[in-house]
Amino acid sequence: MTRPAEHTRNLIIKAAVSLFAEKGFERTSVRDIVAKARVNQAAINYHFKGKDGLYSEVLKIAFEGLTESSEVHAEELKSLPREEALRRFVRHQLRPLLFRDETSRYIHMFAWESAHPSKVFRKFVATNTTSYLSAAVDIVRRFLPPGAHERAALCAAIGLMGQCSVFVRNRDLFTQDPFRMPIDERFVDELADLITRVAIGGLPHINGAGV
Amino acid sequence: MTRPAEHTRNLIIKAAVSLFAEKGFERTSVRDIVAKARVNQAAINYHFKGKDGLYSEVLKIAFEGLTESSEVHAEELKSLPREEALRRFVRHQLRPLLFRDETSRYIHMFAWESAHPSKVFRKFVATNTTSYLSAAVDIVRRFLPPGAHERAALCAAIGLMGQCSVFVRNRDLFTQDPFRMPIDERFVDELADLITRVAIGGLPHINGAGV
DNA sequence: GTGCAATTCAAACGGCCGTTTGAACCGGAA
DNA sequence: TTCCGGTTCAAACGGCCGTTTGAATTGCAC
Repeated sequence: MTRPAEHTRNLIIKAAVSLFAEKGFERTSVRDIVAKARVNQAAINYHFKGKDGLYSEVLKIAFEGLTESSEVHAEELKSLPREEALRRFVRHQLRPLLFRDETSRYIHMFAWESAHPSKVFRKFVATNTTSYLSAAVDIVRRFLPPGAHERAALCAAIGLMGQCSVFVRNRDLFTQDPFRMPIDERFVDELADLITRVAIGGLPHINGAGV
Repeated sequence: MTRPAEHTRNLIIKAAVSLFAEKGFERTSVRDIVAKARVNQAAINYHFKGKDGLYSEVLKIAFEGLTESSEVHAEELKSLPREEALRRFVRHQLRPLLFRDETSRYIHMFAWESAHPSKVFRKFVATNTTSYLSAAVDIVRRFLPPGAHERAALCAAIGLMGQCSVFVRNRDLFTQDPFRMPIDERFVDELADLITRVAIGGLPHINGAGV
């Protein structure tokens, strides 16, 4: 693979990450992507074997980018007090509310997937043994009573992620009329505090017998 | 408006509710609807002035059907102990996991909207002063400390709805391979119990100063 | 410079989408 | 029976979608 080819690949991936994060996979067209990347229409099929192939590649990059992120590195979180670990994790999930950097885009993409997983994403999680939910499950479990079922930890983790992603996905909606939330740094801090406090106060009371 | 015309209208609405609940608004085509309703392609535009008009009508029906529902009538919930009211509300939001009746379809439709609100829905909530979140806010507020900000109640309610809707939307996904949750009556009872316990234990610890 | 493979490009393809068209059909009033 | 507004119908429209095509261009080995 020569240099100019990689250049085009990178242009496409960069534009795709931006658009997939902003609108989700289904609502992003290949024409949107090639226009933003300033490349030819056929380039996506040539380099990635189609829109699905591109998204698969982007998901891989996003997953690696997030798991290798220093901010919520799994090992680092384990060494922290569980309350602090949870707070950092929630704050990290809410990051796209404030910043538009690459990490935020990756999180935003997964927030779309948590709303309605695409076929490509489902195949992706089926392939990768390490679920993108693992970090949430690990943190949640530290708050559950000893006898809690593994499935209870999974459900609680899904609920925790769901609470964060609904704000990330609908950010613009919540700034508008019926809600009028001023989404600035102070607000996000307090929102993260709210979600964290509910989890800290509530998770220990889960009845571990079933679920 | 004559009889046969109303007959066609009702066929369309019934089919539309079923499909909008199953797949959401965007992923449901007018060809899907007219095929299920066994009416002509142009009938939707004739009777409802287009797909958006039909959805607007369906949203109105769903909203009225839910607010008038005896199971979570706002007044009834207020007369119950707050823990019992919350448990019933959560159980109600999870109803589509078990039953495929009309009420479940309405809830499922709003679960799709909570993932990514359509233009029609945003106009709908802007018009109706009584938000579909009101019930959740009312219940959540009973658990918050006295000084809690109104916006904190709204955020907590959004989080509560988000936890329920993520399971409703992705029901089929969670039954499959990486998760393998057996979604039967017992599971839903325990899931509702989990969500309820977390809320009961956590909501009182929200810091009301901000958010 | 020549040859060849990799890459880019404009154009078109087939398919699904929501909507429109204009004729056909229907039932009840005149 | 004639007429006419309300309703149904098959067909087509224009638009966006992901993908394919085949020729033109590029960059490197020889």
